[in-house]
Amino acid sequence: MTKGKIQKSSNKTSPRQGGAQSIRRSIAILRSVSKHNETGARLHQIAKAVDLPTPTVHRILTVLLEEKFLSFDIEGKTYRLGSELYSLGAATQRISIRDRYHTSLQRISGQTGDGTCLVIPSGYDGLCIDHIPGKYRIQVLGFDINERRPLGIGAACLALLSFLPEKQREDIIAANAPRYMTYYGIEDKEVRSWIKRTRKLKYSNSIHIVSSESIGVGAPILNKKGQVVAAISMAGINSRMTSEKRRETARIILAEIAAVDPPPD
Amino acid sequence: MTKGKIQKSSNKTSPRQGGAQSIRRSIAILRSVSKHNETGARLHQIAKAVDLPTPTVHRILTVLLEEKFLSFDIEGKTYRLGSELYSLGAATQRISIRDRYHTSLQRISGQTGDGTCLVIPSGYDGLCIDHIPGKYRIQVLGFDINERRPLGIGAACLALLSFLPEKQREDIIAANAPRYMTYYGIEDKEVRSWIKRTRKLKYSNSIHIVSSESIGVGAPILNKKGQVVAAISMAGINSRMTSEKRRETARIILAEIAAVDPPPD
DNA sequence: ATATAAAATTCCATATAATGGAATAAAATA
DNA sequence: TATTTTATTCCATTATATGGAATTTTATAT
Repeated sequence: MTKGKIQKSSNKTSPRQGGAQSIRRSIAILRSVSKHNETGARLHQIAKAVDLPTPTVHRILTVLLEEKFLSFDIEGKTYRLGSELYSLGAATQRISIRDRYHTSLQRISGQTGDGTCLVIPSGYDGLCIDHIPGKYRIQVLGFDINERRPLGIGAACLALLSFLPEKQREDIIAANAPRYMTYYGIEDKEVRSWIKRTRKLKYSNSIHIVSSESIGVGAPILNKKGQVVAAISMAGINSRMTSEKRRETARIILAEIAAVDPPPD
Repeated sequence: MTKGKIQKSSNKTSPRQGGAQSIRRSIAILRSVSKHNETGARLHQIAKAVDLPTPTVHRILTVLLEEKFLSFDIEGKTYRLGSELYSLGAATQRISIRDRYHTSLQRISGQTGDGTCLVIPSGYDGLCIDHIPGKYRIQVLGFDINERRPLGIGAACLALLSFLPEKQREDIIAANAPRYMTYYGIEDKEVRSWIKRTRKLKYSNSIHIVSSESIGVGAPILNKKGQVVAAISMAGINSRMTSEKRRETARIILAEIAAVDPPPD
């Protein structure tokens, strides 16, 4: 008996994946690997990060490896992002974000004298994809090409986070809260108040957050649909970055962004 | 009751996917989309290309869209590669192939006076990821950034193909044979003979293949493990490209490649 | 406008692909 | 050499992905 004629339309805990569990998992794994791409990620590490049993992760890693979405270092037994991702990444946009704004960065750097960088969202992080050093003798360094920083921290990452849709923003803040605290001693409450300010001004200020001696200014790049796809920021040492200079810098960055035909998506 | 105690260890036709069918399918779909990224690919088109039923493809596309591995143009109902692929692609190598060889390309172009390009393998194609125009008044154009060409056709794509492992090479030739014939009127036999020559010389010559007025020279870039990861080529008009000039160009390209610390993978 | 065809999307019963616990093997460490 | 940790293989079980059929939307012909 108990034939169970009534179909359980929703089962206890499974969150309804829509017939794509393994794909979602693969993507989570790729994102996890990308966070440790410099050192390379180990099976165990990845499994813990994505919260899945080791054999499952192992199987998925094997496929991604075969398809060159990952590469494997046999000595260290570590996984990194693979060449096929590079190929596909290179083919994404007819003109990539980087190409599109490279000369803008150069001009901003030329006008302000300080270092400028171009940052895109990548998971819960901002990823720096281009950087022009400033010409002053004393420079703020730190956010160089291929580096990552939690969304919300620093002028560019704050600009990115601020203009994401609210739901996504909250997800990211929740996920990053521990990092805010551990690495920067900042409560998520504070990040939310910065966001509010940033949205009002249309550009971000990052004051003594990443480093106590530097101040940054950043602005978002929106695509044709109005979604944030990147951000440009400039950072200088305190003494140079008066509030007047900050406003002026923001003006320059915003003007440069406005001058470029926005990316389609 | 015919409980079927004997397990069918191998079933009739299924080609043993190792628990990753949907992942493989997703990747095939991404590759297919990348081939039509400029115009965008439609559901039907993709389904035909990867030889799967439309609903299945539709479901996978939906996930890839949600995960930003694809973007969707609502007017044209077309799919393109998405921002997350760009992010992951940008994070692949500490220094990307493009950054690593950009100045080499500039130097080669400076020394030879002709246009140079950097090409990576992408599926059955070579994908141009960087290009420096030459300085002569008359230039060979054609292979520009983001363009694709079948592996085997043109100096760079021939260099790439020639130094792949034999099995992979044969797979690619088999897959590309129809395109060789249709678009260039070339038999796969010919391609194989070029490969032989290229492997012997350590660089490729592409004579009157892509265009009857131009000649190209290319050389492979091998990573630390000795695998081809990219190729550099230079193309000039016939009158300039004497056999002497070709040898000299090859020398320059090979020297430039040798001067750069090879990519790890 | 209206009919017709083609492509996109939703639905859902079913089978099979993906799962992950357990066992085993291989490294790392004591 | 023993012990722990991490990686890999195995395979019975079931939840997941599948794809045929139905429906809706969009394009094209009349």
